[in-house]
Amino acid sequence: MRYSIGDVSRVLGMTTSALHFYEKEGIINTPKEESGRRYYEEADVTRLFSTRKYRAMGVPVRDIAKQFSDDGMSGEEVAARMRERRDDALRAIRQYEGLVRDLDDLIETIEDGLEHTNMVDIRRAEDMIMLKSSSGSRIPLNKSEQKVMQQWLEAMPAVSVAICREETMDRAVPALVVSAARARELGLEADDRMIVRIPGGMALHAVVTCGEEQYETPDVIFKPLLAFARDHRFTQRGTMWGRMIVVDCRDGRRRHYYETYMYFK
Amino acid sequence: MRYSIGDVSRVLGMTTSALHFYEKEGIINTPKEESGRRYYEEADVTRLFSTRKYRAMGVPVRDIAKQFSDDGMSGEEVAARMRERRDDALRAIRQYEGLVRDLDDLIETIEDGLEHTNMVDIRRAEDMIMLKSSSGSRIPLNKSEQKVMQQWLEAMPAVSVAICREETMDRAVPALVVSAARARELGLEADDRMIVRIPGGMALHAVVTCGEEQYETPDVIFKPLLAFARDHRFTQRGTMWGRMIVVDCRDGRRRHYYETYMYFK
DNA sequence: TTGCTCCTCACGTCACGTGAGGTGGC
DNA sequence: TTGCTCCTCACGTCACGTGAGGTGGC
Repeated sequence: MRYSIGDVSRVLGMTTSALHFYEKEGIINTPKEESGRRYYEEADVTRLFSTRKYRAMGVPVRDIAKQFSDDGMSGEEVAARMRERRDDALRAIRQYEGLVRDLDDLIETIEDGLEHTNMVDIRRAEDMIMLKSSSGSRIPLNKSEQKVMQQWLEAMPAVSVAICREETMDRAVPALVVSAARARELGLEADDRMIVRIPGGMALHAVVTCGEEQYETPDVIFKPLLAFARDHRFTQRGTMWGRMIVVDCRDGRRRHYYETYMYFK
Repeated sequence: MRYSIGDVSRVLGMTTSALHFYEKEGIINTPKEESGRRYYEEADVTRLFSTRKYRAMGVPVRDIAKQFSDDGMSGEEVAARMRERRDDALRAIRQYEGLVRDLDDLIETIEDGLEHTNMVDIRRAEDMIMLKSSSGSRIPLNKSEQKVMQQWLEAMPAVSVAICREETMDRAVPALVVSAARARELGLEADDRMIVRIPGGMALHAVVTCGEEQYETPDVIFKPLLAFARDHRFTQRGTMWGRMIVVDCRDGRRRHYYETYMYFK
């Protein structure tokens, strides 16, 4: 049996140019008729089916071509390749599972926060870890600090852009936050000078909004918590912090939403 | 604070040209100094950190630029986008989980098969479903059959390239196989004329090898089972079938490995 | 003064899909 | 004879990375 490129492409669910491409890459080598038309035989079709199988596993076309070439791979080598693909797939699953958990957390915080902006409540916070540069700026100028921060950014969205103010400091500084549990899973570490550990506990909590003024005076995000604390006689304990959860960009005015926490005595 | 492109790129873990690209795409709009050099401010850095977060969720750069533009997205819209990403991630997890199971099955079959080629044993087979074209060829010429076969091929590697010979037929024909359980999960269906259901049960089983002759005489893959059946007085029952598990392409001689099954009375 | 950083193109990647413009087969 | 299929380029996609070749700042 000889099949036209149209029939083969329809069965494979690809355009004819995909088959041209496979030919160019050496997956198949279809002799053309005098008319210039290609006809595919059983062996070609089987090869194309196998190609689809390995593509579904994520093997690059060039590797498939090599595998099927006259100096191709042994059965054992193919099995080894499959095991690698299996391990890649497992890694991808773990990656996506982390992403789903991080997104669930973020989405819940955002939806709750959009509805209850500027309302202070009291809730239990998790153990957190913050990363800040020794220079107190978003971008460290020291190369080893840059490297650590890069690793933290790779763990987004588990890691959030944050602002923190330690009890002993008179000014808030930019930072990154991540829950201590997630940091452990992700293997996030750093020098003790860059890190602030914030043990969980009961805390004043609010989602607040601010504009561009946060860059000049990052303390602005703590205003509602501080006002509430003053009115109701709460005294700050430990590090006060907030993480950016979303930015609203409608109508050209940028509203940044921060989820903020203040522990009290 | 103003940061150089080098510092920013090191913290982000990207090259400077990635930042040029983001600028071109409208993510940031960095005014250049008279010297022609870019300097990034806190707001730019925060925007770039957020960009990294949305990229980690799989949002395309162009969409991030739109989201952050002056006529950008509201907080609710961003939350809705995140929910979509979450659902995409869940779908990806299910996809990869299926792939891992299919690969585990394949790898085990291949490793066992490579070691015990041509040795007949008796084992319990699962319920299977085979798909064959009404014309008895690899590629149906009927368009609706082509569409069904395309859907099956999309389910690779759960679906395997196969050869089957029904009890009532005098010749083996090309087909595709999938376990009945997997077919249900994947939603694989077809017309009854295209499908052969093979209930599981005790069967003669062997992994056999063959070369290009399989395309002329596909029955060749059943030889070892038939010889064993004759010698030991087993009588065929139902549909005999085999699935291609791997092809060994060393030294230009192509050896196809088929796992074959024959049910008996 | 010397590296070092930065600048602007241009091209490559990966696996195809989408035309354009033309010819031959059923 | 008329569509229909097929042919061969060429270009687009997506998110950058990698030079080349040159200039200005510390």
